[in-house]
Amino acid sequence: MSENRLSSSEFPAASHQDGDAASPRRRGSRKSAGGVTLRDVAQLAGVAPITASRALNTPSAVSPKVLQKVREAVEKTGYVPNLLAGGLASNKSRLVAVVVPTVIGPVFQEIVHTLTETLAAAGYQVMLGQSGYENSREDALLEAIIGRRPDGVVLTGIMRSAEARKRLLASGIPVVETWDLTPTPIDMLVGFSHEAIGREVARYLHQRGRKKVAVVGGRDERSQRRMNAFAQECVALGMHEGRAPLPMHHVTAPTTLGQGRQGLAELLQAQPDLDAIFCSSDLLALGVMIEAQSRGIAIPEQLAVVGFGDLEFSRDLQPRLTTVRIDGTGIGQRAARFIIDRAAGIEVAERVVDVGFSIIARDSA
Amino acid sequence: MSENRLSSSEFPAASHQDGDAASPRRRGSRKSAGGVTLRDVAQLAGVAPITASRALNTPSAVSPKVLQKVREAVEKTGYVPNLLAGGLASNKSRLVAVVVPTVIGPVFQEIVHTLTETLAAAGYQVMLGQSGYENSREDALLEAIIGRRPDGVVLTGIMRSAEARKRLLASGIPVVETWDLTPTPIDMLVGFSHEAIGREVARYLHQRGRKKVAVVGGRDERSQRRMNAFAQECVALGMHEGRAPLPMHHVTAPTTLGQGRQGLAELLQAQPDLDAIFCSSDLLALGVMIEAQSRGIAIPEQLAVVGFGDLEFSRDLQPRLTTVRIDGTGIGQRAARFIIDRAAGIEVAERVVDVGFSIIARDSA
DNA sequence: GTGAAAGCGCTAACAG
DNA sequence: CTGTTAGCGCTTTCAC
Repeated sequence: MSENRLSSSEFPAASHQDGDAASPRRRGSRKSAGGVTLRDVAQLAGVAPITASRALNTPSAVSPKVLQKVREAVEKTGYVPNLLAGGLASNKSRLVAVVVPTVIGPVFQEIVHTLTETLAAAGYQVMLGQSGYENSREDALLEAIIGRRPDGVVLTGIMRSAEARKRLLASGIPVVETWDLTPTPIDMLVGFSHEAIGREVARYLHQRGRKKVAVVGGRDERSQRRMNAFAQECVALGMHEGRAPLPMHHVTAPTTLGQGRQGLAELLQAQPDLDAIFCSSDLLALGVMIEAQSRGIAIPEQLAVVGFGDLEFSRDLQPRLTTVRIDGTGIGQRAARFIIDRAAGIEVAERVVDVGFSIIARDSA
Repeated sequence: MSENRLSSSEFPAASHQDGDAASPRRRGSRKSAGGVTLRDVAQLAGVAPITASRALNTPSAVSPKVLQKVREAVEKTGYVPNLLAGGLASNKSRLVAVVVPTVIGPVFQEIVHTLTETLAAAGYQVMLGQSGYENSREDALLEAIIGRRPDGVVLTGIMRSAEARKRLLASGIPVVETWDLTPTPIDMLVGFSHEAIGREVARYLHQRGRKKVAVVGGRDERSQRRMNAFAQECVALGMHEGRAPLPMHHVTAPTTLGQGRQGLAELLQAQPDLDAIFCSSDLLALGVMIEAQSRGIAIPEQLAVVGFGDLEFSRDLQPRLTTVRIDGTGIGQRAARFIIDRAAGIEVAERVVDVGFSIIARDSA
């Protein structure tokens, strides 16, 4: 059994003179990477490594004199702490894994951006992972994440497999799920109800007297849930005969403007007298608007259009797009706070937060 | 929190009994993080830790029998290697830092996406950093990056300060700069010439008989360089009298559709007879198109519009947008390859690659 | 093919 | 406030 303890005779006591023992290389052992280490800084400052460490991490715990000497040594040597080593020793990696289906497309940008910024300000780095819209790569991704021992994981609209969820939970890493209100959160949750959105949009259109509604939506699960709730509520409100299903055009995520154009074209073919369309993204909505325009269909007079996401451009379209706004920044900030607090040992009271949504009523509906 | 560490008594020593010396905890020293370690796996498999390590990292270097036993032990314990520890010992972090001005906005999505995917496939994780469009936060970001000892850094359109560049170079980390062809690359470079784009677009419009051109562009440096080269070439081609400066509307990055609308409005006020506009992003171009439309200006008949970026939606606009295409995927792949090769000890022959660009001629110009 | 020893660079724990 | 000691969990080196 390897007892890899170092006999003290190999370590000349650091306090008294040690002649050429200052050389960090003993015997013919290991090649050092060549960088400046804390040891070098400490030596230059004339203190023990741990003191130099304290000067850098808890300046208030050392004397001003030592603090200054260490800082000078850092300056002189260009020392940059090795966070890998620090993380290993302290069991805090200061790394947070952020997983999104994809960074392509505008949907998750706001969350990724906010997390990166907020966490960076608190001394954390973001490790980005893309899960894709299929579940196949989740396992490999999870392994890569857990292997880094992050101080937290933020999951956005993903991690379906029960196996993966169990593993994450077992790892003991704080997990924040976002972008949905799942019934059985792994750990913490910041999201909103896709069903509520579908219902609310149906009521919105109903109030405005629309009678012939249809949907263009992504095939991903969350989009489906919005769409189905929307359809159900439409039936409940008498906007649609329960017999035939509500006209729906399904597209593959991530959604595109082109899909929106095509969607309207196909829906119109089946049902030329549509007077309202709910799209599962603003990009789809823009496509619908452009297609309508090129066919001489007036928006909102003849056709009402509602999007989802409230992208930056939506307010500047002609007509301005009515859409559903999700506060991605707010979600990102709360998720970051959850993890930061947890790392600081603060137990969060509210582990599930519904950030809600709002329908931004503009001109298109 | 479940302390799911397996005490050695739960793992019968497979080789020979070694009393309580097998206990990894000596004295009242350090608390272990609670995870399964390689040591646990090795013990369960009845081999030395180093052998278990080899079974996982270089399976071909151990006997099939050992390989199987180790794999079973991994399975049974749910062991996930601690990459922090591995990185510290091997001096390879398998981490690549990717720095972009911001992930908000469509410009850098393709690069971030491709890098994340390509590097993940090769066993690397992406650490995301946002530098903003000002240079102020570069230092802190750099410190955070170098501290992780990444195996590579990909810089996209940033790192202006000479100080920061020097520090990166001194750190010895392979660096790939992208999105530009700087005269003095830090290390490796995959980019294109913003000046060449400006000139080429000017010629394109000249060939199509445009005479009164203007520009809507971001204030960031790269955009400026495109715009200035464009203006210069316009003068050279006689499209603009050298006396007055070319009409330019400057906007703050990241660019938006709204800025495009406003840009056209203001340019038109000063120069009502414009017949062509070069925008520094497709989003700006879309704004220009929408504004033109709402004013009854026909595109391309009365006004030609050229964008930059060839966003996914541009081909589906009405009229379809003529724009400049940059192969973000190609850039990402090359950048990833540079770093992977370098980590493998392969010296790359071509350290500077010009990926060029192409003008996608569609209907708007 | 396998293993013992010796750290990678840092911090927690416990003294003084 | 400062230092000593003992590792964090892994891999490199060198020996068998």
